[in-house]
Amino acid sequence: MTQADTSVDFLRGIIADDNRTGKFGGRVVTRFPPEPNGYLHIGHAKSVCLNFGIAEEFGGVCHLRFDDTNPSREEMEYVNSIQEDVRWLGFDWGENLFFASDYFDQLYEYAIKLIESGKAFVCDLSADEVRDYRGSLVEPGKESPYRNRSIEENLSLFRGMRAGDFGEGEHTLRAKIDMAAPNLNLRDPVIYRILKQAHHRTRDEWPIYPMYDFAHGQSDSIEHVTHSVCTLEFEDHRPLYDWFLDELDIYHSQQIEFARLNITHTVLSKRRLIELLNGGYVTAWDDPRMPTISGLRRRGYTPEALRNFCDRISVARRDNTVDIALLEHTLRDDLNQKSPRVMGVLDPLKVVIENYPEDKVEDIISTNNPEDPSMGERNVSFSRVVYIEKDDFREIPPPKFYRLSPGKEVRLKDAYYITCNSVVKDEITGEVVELRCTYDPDTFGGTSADGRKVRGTSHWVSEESAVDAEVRVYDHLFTTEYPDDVEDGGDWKDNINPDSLVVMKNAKLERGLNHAKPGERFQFLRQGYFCVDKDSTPESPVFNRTVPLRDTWARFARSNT
RNA sequence: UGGGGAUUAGUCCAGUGGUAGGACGCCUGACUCUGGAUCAGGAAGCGGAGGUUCGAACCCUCCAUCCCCAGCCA
Repeated sequence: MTQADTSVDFLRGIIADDNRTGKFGGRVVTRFPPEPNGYLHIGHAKSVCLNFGIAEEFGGVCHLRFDDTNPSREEMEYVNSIQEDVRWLGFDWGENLFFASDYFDQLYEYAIKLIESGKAFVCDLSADEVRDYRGSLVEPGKESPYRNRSIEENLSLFRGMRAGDFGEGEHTLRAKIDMAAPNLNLRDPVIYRILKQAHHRTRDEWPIYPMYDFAHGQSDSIEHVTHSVCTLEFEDHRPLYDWFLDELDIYHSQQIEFARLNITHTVLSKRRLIELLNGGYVTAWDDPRMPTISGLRRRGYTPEALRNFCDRISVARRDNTVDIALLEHTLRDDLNQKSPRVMGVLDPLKVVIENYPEDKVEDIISTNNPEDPSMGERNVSFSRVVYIEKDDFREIPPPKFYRLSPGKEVRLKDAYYITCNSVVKDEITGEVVELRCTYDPDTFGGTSADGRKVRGTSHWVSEESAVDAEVRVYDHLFTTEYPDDVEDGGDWKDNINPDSLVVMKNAKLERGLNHAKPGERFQFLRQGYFCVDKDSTPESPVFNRTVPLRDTWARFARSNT
């Protein structure tokens, strides 16, 4: 047993302790509380896996609750996509689908209660004035001149706000705490604001909306959430979270913070993802280069790979940036087990096998997955003209190059050995456009009776059976590990990888692949894992490269140039 | 300069008084009809200084560095 099997993260440690001490009577209720104002990304996946995972492990439940307290930026499109993504990741909230907006009436009552106990007041200060009165990091704030209104006046004003008697910005409801508190969140925070905007669920029923701080903890409380897990930046809000629950004297959930996920070569803030979208750097929320769940799904990621990744990175309280190589490792690890192997030539080079009969077509038997014999075998066609990868031929081979070059012999995977006799070049550019080769008929199946060593094995597709396809080769969205590493005056977008998408329009795939359905995944032998894009049709198939195979030759070649 | 957090290999995470461990990445080698996978081996770390102790990554003190907070966003 390894250490990883026995050690638990700090969160599970806390919960185990709570169960031991009976803090919550052994109950474990968590929640995943997205704001429906954007698509979920892999950072959210960490939270989803954490909350649902913990509930599962401790025999509890995890709620899905939309934190929809700001109608000006939330939409149904997002609540739908979020549910789809959580479900796709493999989690089930059962009956426990909630919305903070379900609690608007209750929240309003809580506010009245706070006013009645003299702990909240209606303030007439403008937004600018509130900011001035708040003070600064090093100076205490000043009390609002409206802070000492009578309970009756506060009540009547707040009811007026609720009735829609005032315009946006005319009043706010504020908690009465301490304008000198070193924690800025405690300097009489606004808890209700006037927003005359239709809400995606309550429509125009409410002209006022609670702020996050006045909605989140209370929603947890209403749902009897035991462990309210959130990211580190809410740490400063915990005293407020606790204050409301204490003042209101209602069920007290426990907020616990963890460090959000960062990954090299990408960005994970909603703001930046939207900027990528609006700037046309990507085409959609589900662009396969986006770190969104929908983007990763379209790219060909599996839910299992994502969940394994979340397990592997664990969770702690220190800022972290996980190497994207770990994500890709968990992906390959999963895909290696379940992807059928096929042959596809991305950048074709024509090969004419001069001693192979003109109209002969042979069936070649190929194994679907050496990792899993139960996946069986298939036939591919072989004939006189085949395509191999341009990369698999060099007129002047560098050291350690096992592939094809003039006079050299290589194996065409599962088929025959071929030897290159001559090359045909474009008269103008000098580019090699065709290889003239001969094959050894005694090497059918890819082995020779004399047992001679052939180091190189190429994948290939016969011209007669080839399926023409478009292959979209994706790479990291940013060239640098940390997109924020820029020259003075530079911008994170300066690091966007101009080659994050390279479209191969003339790919040749083995027969049958035009009938693969969107979402189907394959390993293109020697190249990587690919999946059928949603743009694909049998007439014009489109594949996405999910992730390349590890390529020690490429690494060697790179370090020797 | 206020408050709240954090600091263990390149990266992520364990270790909470008794020889510092795992994973990814990196480097070697073996094997191989995928330069894939697999297998074997290796390099690489407790931010610093004091103190307590037989013994400190862990306890105490001081220092340094990094992150978060001044939305009527979440």
